[in-house]
Amino acid sequence: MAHTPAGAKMTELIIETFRLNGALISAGDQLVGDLDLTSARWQVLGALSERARPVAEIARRMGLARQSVQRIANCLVDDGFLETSENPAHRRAKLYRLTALGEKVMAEVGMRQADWVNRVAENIEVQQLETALSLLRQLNQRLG
Amino acid sequence: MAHTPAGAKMTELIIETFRLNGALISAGDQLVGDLDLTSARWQVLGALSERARPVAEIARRMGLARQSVQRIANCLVDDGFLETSENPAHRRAKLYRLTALGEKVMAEVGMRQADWVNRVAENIEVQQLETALSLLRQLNQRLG
DNA sequence: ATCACATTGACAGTGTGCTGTCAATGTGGG
DNA sequence: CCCACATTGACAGCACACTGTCAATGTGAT
Repeated sequence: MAHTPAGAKMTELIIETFRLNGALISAGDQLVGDLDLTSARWQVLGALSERARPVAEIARRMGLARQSVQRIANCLVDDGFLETSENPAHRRAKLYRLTALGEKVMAEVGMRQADWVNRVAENIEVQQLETALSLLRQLNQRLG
Repeated sequence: MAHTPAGAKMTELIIETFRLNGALISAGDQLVGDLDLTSARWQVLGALSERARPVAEIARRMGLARQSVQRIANCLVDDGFLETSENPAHRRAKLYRLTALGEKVMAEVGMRQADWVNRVAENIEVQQLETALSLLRQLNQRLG
């Protein structure tokens, strides 16, 4: 059993994805470290920037396990970035939303992220980004 | 400060990369779980399939911290997949190589991986894979 | 209305990554 | 030759993902 041409390229792509994931998490940690955030905390806050949601919904949205998000969310409440409110649709599944501090920090983070990502994307063809994005989405569907 | 067109697409690509990384690790774990392996252990064994190397070299190759690989390698020795030999170039930096069991398991894993990845890559244009691969490599360089 | 089932939060435990520190071991400049 | 520096393995501790279990809480079918 050997690789097809597409299988061989796909294998290279997978290895490069592992590397990129590590590099991105590392970059994110550096970008927000001084705000008492990490890549993981930032992602949870980001999922709540539009509106309040229960933890399980965030987890589904991010493709993570419910309990992984739960622990981070509890931590973010302790640290004053999030607060909970009653969920009319489910007494146990409290809604999490940004506090004033959370809003303030996310505004700052948003500016830093835009600044950073614009620099990273500089001189890269939008067409090439779209091709790659479309492929990654297709792979996620195929593996999901 | 807002996103440039490329910056916006790049942000989407980053989120999709996080998802894909999770899905790939999960798929890898399922592929080799019954062999007492995980994605991480498999990757370390894979780095030793050509020839014996010291732990620190594997870490650099994989873009991971030295100590992360060290712990896994120690575990793989305990489990009989790896063995160490003296390194003529450095007394402390022992060389790690596959045992007979390690070779046997990696042969099986190689067949499973080829089978799996060929199926995943089926009906995907090699050209599209190459575009994405080239972009991911460029990003890794830019972030490294 | 009731009862089986799904969902949720809390808790406990594991695997994989990181960091920092220490002692032992190369390496190279003086 | 010797000493400063880099590299390495062991150890300890932390962050983030996973899983499984339990009790509490919706949901839907009968």
